[in-house]
Amino acid sequence: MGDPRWLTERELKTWQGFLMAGTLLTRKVEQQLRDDAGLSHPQYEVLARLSAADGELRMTELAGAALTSKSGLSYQVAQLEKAGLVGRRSCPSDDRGVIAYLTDEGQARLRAAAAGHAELVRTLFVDGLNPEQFTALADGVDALCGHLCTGEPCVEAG
Amino acid sequence: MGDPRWLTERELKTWQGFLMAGTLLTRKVEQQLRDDAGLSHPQYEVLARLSAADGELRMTELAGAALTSKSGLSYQVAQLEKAGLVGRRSCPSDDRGVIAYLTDEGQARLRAAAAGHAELVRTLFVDGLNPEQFTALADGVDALCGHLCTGEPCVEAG
DNA sequence: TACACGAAGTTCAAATTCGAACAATCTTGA
DNA sequence: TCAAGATTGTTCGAATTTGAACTTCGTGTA
Repeated sequence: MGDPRWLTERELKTWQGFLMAGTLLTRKVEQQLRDDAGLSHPQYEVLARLSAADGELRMTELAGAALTSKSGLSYQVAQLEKAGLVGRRSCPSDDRGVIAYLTDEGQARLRAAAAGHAELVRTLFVDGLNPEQFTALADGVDALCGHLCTGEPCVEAG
Repeated sequence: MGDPRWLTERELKTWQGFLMAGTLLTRKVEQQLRDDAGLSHPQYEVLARLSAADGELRMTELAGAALTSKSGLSYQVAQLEKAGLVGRRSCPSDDRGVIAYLTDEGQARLRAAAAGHAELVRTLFVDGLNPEQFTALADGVDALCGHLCTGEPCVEAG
């Protein structure tokens, strides 16, 4: 190994700020979804991804799109199934596969939660930054995702 | 309530990218610290904050500076104490208080982990962005932290 | 067909997180 | 001095996450 490439003060500050912003944001989002709709953030994500995929998705696709491991997804889908928001059926083209689908109740719950969630994300994440700042953040995040997803099984391929 | 202020496609994409980048980054950092130094990321943060504060800090300050609740900090400090990396003593000026301090072994472990950690953060978070992109991200994160910390008990006051 | 290999989901134990409740202590104001 | 209220840190139970082991099934090859 060569000399360690230490972070400059500014790089460190940005890194810590990035982590802190993520922590604060997810904490508030979590709290609001819980209070407002009785959902955790991972659960909301599952419902939202299913909805975006016309109501159904295979478990693996759902896990890949989301922020959890396979076992974590099994757990969350089981919780959502208990709550009647999601159902499971086997995949016709692959007997190993399981398709999770949004129930009517799940759609209703998602609809009920979505406006408040969007409002909060806007308040926390978009407002308070002027357009140039938001653009700056968006560009940086884009570049970061591109960098991180290189050679990674990333969210989507299209 | 007025009309819901939905997120534009670009705002949503940026939000999801922000979350995803955070997830991927912390996952890789976690893994590297675990493999390289036998520390979780929260544990590394505790050691680093103590070191930055000349080796000791009260529990509440540590919890405020870090990313966990009070009870979470108690748990992690207990783990670090079992491992011999951190000690506890009571605060002379306040009998309720507990001061956590870095042991020699804790300092050594932190030193051993720091270079690899810095290297990884640089690789994942700094490299792969050109200077303009990094500046853009840094500015956005700064603005975001300023926005989130307004009226919040934030990391520091100085 | 039969076999080996990989992939899909689930289940399990262990670790971690959070909030609420608690005991101890400090602080303030009369 | 003393009581009321706030702070500090720990402990407890419940929920969640993760990786590993496991079962079931598809795929490719002889």
